[in-house]
Amino acid sequence: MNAQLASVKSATSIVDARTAWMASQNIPAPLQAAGCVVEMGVGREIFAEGGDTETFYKVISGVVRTYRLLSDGRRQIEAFHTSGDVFGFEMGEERSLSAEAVNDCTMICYRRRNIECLAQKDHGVSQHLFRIAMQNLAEAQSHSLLLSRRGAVERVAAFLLAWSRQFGKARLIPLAMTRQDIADYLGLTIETVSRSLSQLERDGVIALPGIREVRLNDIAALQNLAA
Amino acid sequence: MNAQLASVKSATSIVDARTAWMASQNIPAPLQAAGCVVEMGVGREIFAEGGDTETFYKVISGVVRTYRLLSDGRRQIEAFHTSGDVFGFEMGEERSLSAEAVNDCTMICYRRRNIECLAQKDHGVSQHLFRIAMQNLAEAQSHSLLLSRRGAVERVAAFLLAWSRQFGKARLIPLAMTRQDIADYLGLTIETVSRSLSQLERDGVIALPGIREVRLNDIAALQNLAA
DNA sequence: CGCTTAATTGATCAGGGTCAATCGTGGTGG
DNA sequence: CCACCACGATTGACCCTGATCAATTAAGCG
Repeated sequence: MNAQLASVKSATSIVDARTAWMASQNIPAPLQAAGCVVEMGVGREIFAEGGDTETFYKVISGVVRTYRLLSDGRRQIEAFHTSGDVFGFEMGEERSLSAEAVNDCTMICYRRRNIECLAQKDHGVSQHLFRIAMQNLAEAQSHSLLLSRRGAVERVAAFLLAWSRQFGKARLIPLAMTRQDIADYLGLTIETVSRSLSQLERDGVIALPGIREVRLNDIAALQNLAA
Repeated sequence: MNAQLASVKSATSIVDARTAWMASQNIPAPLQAAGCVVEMGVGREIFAEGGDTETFYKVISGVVRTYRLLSDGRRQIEAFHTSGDVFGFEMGEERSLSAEAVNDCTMICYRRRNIECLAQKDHGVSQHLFRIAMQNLAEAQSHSLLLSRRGAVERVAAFLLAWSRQFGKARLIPLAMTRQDIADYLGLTIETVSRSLSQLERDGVIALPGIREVRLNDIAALQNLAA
């Protein structure tokens, strides 16, 4: 499994891009130097449940899924992380989640010790970390809310709306993940997700021009469902 | 609703108790002086969704529920907070959750501004806040996990185990909350919670000596269900 | 052009929601 | 002290949504 290693680039072009990107994200200067750029191909494992918590990551491009494997074989996807999201930061010694690249993606890998050390000296850094934690908390709570929604169609509608937010006002939304991913995120089966999407299409609320594309025709109707 | 005000005590006995309690919880000295003791009777509203985020709380005794009211009238309980838990700390200006006392409880109320100001100067305080955030995050994630469990009996079993943890090795567990609370926490109906408990009792896994008491007879079986 | 994997669709079944009746417990007042 | 009431909890009957099993279609890819 680790035979296929992630590529770690240090070419100047990449480093420049990183610095520019970081500056645009209001990242404290000390943090900008602390990380290391990593690229991962589709499906690559970034870390696994039970592993050590030495590192954590920030997504630059692409999508990452964090998940648990349950004893009955099911997979519960905790979150999809996209550009700007931080994931894999935990207090304990052991990871409670695994992480994989949903598609090709670029991340910055930080060493936890280094950052904690930085945070000791620099208030900007510790504030930044705190914001990250609170952001992840808010996300986890809204995920709980998703899972507590009764209807399958409602869950799918809520998911589509949430996912579409990162594309601003665009109506034609690319889906980075498979139906199975969506199902595992929503606590449904792949068939039910498919049926819900089909029904939304029949009702004219969305269109499915491509297998990994959704067009949001009636956002009000979606919001009404997601309520 | 606010006609029944929470009592705010400043008697020396209470203050002494507070200080002793805080010392036992490894709370940084600057934080110990910053809060104010509040007591709330059963069902009292502590804060409401949409309100301002000026304050947050730490539970000393009793149980608090944080929840959202959904558009369809349902109530989603996000968490039950018990002794030592911090709740109501949010980044945004508006609260995304409401909070109520499940039973009579005592809390410390902090002013967010004061604490953020303290955190600027004192690393211990900001570290403490960070830990709190990460702890709440872990809790929210384990709640997502609970909600993604398929069977009703499995959810109830997982809930009982999680709830029992705060009582150490004790087998006779008091339930502070009603069946409705449990149902709203697990995303089930009151009837299904009741049926699940009855079934667990029939199977000899638990006993229900009182309406608000559970005896855990076969913890291994529970763990097996919760898996 | 097959081969493989993902997605859709259909048919059937079971778990949990819903509605309704009953039970139990605790509190109040006669 | 007991009768009564109110509220929470339990139990039963029925139905509906989503899981399951199975077949078909569509989409990459060598």
